[in-house]
Amino acid sequence: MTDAAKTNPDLADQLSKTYAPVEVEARRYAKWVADGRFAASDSSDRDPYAIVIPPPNVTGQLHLGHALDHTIIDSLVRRERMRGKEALFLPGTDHAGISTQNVVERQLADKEGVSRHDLGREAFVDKVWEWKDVYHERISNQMKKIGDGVDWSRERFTLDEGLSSAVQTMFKRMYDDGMIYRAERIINWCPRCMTALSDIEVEHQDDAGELVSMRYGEGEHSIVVATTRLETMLGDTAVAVHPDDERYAHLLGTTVEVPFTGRRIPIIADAHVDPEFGTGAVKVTPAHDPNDFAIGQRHDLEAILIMDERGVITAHGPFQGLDRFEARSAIAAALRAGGRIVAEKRPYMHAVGHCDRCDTTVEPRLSKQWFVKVERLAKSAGDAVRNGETKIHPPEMEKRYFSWVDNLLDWCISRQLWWGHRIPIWYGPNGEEICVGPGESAPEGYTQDPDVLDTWFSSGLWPFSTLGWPEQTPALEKFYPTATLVTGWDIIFFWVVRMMMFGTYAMGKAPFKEVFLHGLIRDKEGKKMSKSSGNGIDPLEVVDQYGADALRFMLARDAQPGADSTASIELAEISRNFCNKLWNGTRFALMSGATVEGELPAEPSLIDRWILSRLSHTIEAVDTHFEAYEFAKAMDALYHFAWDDVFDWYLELTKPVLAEGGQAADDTRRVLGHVFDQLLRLLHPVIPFVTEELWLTLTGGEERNESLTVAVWPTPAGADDEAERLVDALQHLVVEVRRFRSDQGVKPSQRVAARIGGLDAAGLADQERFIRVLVKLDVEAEGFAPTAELAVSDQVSVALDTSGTIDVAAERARLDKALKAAEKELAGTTAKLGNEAFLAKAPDNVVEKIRARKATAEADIARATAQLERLA
RNA sequence: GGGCGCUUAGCUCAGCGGUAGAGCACCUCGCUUACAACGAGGUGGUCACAGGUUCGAUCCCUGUAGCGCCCA
Repeated sequence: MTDAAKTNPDLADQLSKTYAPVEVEARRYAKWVADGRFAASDSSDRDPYAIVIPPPNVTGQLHLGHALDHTIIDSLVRRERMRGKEALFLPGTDHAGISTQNVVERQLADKEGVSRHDLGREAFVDKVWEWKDVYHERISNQMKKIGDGVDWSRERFTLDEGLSSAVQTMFKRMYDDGMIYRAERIINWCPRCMTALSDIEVEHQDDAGELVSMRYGEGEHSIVVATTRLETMLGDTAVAVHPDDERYAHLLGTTVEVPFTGRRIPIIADAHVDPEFGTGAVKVTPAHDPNDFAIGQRHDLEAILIMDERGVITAHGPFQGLDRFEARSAIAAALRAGGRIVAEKRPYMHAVGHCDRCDTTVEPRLSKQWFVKVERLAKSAGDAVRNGETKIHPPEMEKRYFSWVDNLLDWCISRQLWWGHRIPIWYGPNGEEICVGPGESAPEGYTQDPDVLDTWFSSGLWPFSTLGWPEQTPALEKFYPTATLVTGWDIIFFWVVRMMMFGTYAMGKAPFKEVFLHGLIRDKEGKKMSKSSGNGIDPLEVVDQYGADALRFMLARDAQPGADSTASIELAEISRNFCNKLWNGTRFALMSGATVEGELPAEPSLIDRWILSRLSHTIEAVDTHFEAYEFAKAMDALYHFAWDDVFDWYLELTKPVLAEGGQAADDTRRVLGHVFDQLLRLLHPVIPFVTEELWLTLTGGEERNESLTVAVWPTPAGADDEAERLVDALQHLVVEVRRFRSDQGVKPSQRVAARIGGLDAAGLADQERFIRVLVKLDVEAEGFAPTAELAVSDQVSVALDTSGTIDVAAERARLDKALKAAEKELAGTTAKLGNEAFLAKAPDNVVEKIRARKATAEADIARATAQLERLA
């Protein structure tokens, strides 16, 4: 067989000159799904490895944060699949009660001019389901485009039949356990969404409000209170002071009149009042403030609701019918006119709660709602982490987790919405209340509670409801608890804590062995990316422009545990370039006849030994970093191995071997094939498309219906220190000569005659021809007249005939610089070694290192000095 | 107000007791049939500031300043 026949031009011809992701990705993804590559089995004897998707909002679109999350999950799962696990990436979406209802209401108003009340509950919910189908398809397509290797046959939705049954089962179980109760409390109310919110759905922002001090009572019988919500005075039922506050002792037990209402309210003593804050007296509005409510409870005060669900004043009097903010100014004006305003501070910066979903200012409001008693649940959720059942990465995030679980208040779970899991409580005609489980029905004449449950109630069940709970399914048996939960740290309290609470409660086991919290994606100004601030990069645009692999590589390369990442479109371009480089490197290997057939050579050449050693190190690094969720480091190791070691050096070094042919060339072709085979495997979890395409071409696996998705993950074969040391020396030599050429202005293409001395001593005698190829040095011929001599190392020097004068100034400048650096190094090391304390206290290996550095510096100085003298 | 984190090359970030690193950007040269989405070479940093610990501090400790985030 001739060498020409061994090359593989046919295979290489299959590959275009640059990588074109669009066509490849669509084709590959469809085939993976058709071949069932992502389908996990409940019954295999492989060890399970499952990750459930953090369910995106079904009406939402994937943003970069999702793309990061999915890239990480998908990489983890794909790698474990290659490592022989029964790997499952379980997909699905949640119904996102408030935002979905909002979105559809808006659509209905815009397109059909109707409100949900016009339609009625049932018809409206039907409409939402229609919209849900449309949105659902959009988000599924997005996931396919970014390459999520999910088991589509297991896809779930929080409102599907099974999950709804799980929700109902859970509710009933907790209700029967006395862990769900109904009570009248101050809750966060959104007057726009017209529903209760839980504490965590409220975002506190510093707003420029006003702090108004007003006087209740007259003369000696007056007391001044300050408030930022003046309108709530209409519902005041007391003024409270600290019991030890002598300033007000004489007023205790007396009453003052609330203007506009004619109501007289008592001045009371309560130890929770801070005498240092403001005047030390506070107005008490039990129906509109959580602290005031607590005071009200202690003193048996009346709680008067002064506004309706829309935030419109209902209290009788001049302000009835005004919006709460209009009422605020109107009341201020009226009080001012009445001489009751003592001080006004405006603007007054203070934290104001806003609705997470619509940004409306939240109104604390007394309301009858359903609550989950969290004390016991939170304790077991915390304990699961404390006792190591679940490990949080990075560990610094534990603090944040504990600060949440250890300080949780009871969770308001009822929402005044139509879209969601309806609360399975039915009320009888005589005030009876029963909780109905799945398959049960309420007695005749009972009516169901109109409210629905917080979406997080259903997503809290996600890790087990998606696997079939409450049925004891084989899937649940096989995959619960799941391996890892991957999500952004900003969602730790919303979701992670909830799943931990429900998992420990319902299953007796925490839902995941590990939790990996990745950072958020920020823009160049460090702001969190969001649609509202318009700074978002659409991941799908990145896919269209650069390919899904580029998107994924960009995100993984920036994913440093504990740190947020900064995204910009340039990073996508860099990643695209890497994919293209990989494409062309593999193409070249194929053209060179790289093969995966047969055994690796028993006695590989030095450069083959070197690249195999580098490969082994790389596999170790990738494994280590993957296990620690250090994606940025894993990608860095692969990037540099691929680009520096393989493409820049190894491929160049193989060229002369391959050109010479013979057994050496055959051996190198085999090693070349092996290196690319392994490199593509290592890269596959993060950049699945381009690697699959290249690998199937390289191995010819397409005909055998093989796939990288199920190829075996590489294992390190061991390092070869001698080969690494020798190739290091070779590289040093090459770089020195290149630098000399560059400094001397020798054109890259120009060949130069040279004599290389001392290669024997350096152990590089066999490598001379490679060196000459890499730096375009011809062997010396007749009339060889060296014009410069380069002392590359202690052993090796290169005499070059630049056929003419050399640029003495340039060379001297270079040598001066080298000399200066070496002298500085010598001074530093000499000083250290002259320091008794250093010699006495520093560890031996450090002292040795400094001695070696000093010796090197001395040798460098000697060489540079000698060369400078020669130039003179 | 309480807590957490950050401050390293123009930019984005690694490193975290013993020679300051990467990618991008920048400068010079080069389209040498794998790749110009590329190759070769190069410039660039009192590691925020001030103290302390140590033989030695970008790294550990304390404080200051600036920035970010979470909670109230």
